[in-house]
Amino acid sequence: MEITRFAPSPTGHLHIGGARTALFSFLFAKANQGKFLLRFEDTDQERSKDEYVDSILKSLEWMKIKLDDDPVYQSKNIAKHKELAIELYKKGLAYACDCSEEVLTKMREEQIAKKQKPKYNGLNRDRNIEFTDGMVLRFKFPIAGESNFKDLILGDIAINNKEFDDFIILRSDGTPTYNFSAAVDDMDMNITTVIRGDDHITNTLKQINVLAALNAKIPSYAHLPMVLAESGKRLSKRDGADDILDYKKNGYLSDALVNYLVRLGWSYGEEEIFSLKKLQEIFNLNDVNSSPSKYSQDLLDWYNNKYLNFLTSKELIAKVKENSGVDFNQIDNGELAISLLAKGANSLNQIAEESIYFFQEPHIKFDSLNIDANKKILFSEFSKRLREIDFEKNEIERYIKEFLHANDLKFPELGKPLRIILTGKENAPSISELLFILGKETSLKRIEYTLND
RNA sequence: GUCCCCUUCGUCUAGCGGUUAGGACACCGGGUUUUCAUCUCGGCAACAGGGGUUCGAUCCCCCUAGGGGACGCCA
Repeated sequence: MEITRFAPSPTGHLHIGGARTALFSFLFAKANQGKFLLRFEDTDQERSKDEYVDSILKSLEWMKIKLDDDPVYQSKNIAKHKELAIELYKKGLAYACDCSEEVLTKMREEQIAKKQKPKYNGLNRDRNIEFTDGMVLRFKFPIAGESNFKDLILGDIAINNKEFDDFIILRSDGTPTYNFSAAVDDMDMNITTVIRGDDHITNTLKQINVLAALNAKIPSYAHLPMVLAESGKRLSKRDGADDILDYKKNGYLSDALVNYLVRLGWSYGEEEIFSLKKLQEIFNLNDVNSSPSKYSQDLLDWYNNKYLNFLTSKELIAKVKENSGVDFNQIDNGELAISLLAKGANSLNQIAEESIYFFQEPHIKFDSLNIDANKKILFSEFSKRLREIDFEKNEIERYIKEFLHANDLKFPELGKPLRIILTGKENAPSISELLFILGKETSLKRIEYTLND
């Protein structure tokens, strides 16, 4: 059975890149009837925060990415990892090193000055120093040959072993380092396929060697090309690396975000719309593109608009209320009103913002309309007879046409100012729809307010 | 600097040796809506460059260029 995992370090919120990694990992597991697990790599005591653990958990939950088991907290395995590191040392697969930070820094500076790749030079590799507290343990990385693996997305990847150094697996404070812990935990969790960003490629080669030293089964690996910011640069706080929960707050639908995210790198013929359910059936790593992609706000907005309009009016009302507190149930014809606004909206918030005139009197003064004062008579004539008609959509429309004709008016002459009177805006649904939704009483009240000004 | 990955319209992508190089977003026009949006019809727009291999290269190989990434007692 396939077992995948998402292994974020809780040193920040979940952002677009991480969310996509989690999604692909989840979908791959589900499409193979496997399990999806979560592991918090929280061994950096300084930077790991409970608050981020919470927000990552909430983000995944919002995206409907379900875990098949409780999350694993790597910090709880520290003692075990240390034990294993020492075991490697006892077997001669790791060695003790007492190089001070100064020595290391100097070594690195000299290498950089000589335009070489900075790495530990193996000074203590064969000295058989006895390991005591305060020393680090380094992994004896194979010197000859190359390390390689077959990436599920990128294909064969091989790097000459001389590119690597004997990296530290146990710090001088006795805690294990990332490349050791991650490998051990993947082994312990029986991970079959590791799916992560391609910035981990060199880590993968390191971890494969650790796993080999541990006599463990090597999982399959799939490295996802990065998601770049719209600028083409790395995703940063400034562009794109927002907290996923901000998308929720800003009125995005998780289904839309998921659909957008999955299309960042993955495709399925010429289809663009996928439900999470469908994705769990058809997702395949073979269909993942090997080149990096850029975040596009436009595309995300397009998806959100689509998904907004997949919802029924009742669902929309509930979502808008939950999101911004605006309750379309409080107005007459709320369902009609919200479905009209949703057509052009990119987010729940936009619907709420756009809707104020359904909830508040716009209080438009006649002078602000910038039209001839003698038009007042026309508008009062219009409202006088509006009072008498049957307030039903076809009837309203019929009446407007008739009125225009009788007064030899073009629509904009009436429509433009009227729309402002009714909504305070130049752009809004059609006049007849507005009148209908607002109802006779409110419509007349607004017109009269302006005329009596 | 060394090593690794990547390169099809502006963007997301299809393509898997022979295609008028397809779709979507964005953009630009027409129609509908006598507003905006929606809807609808149409348009613009790409194989980074150079060498091979081949009867034939977007597709396979090499080089160059460009972009991204990795080189911590962070993860």
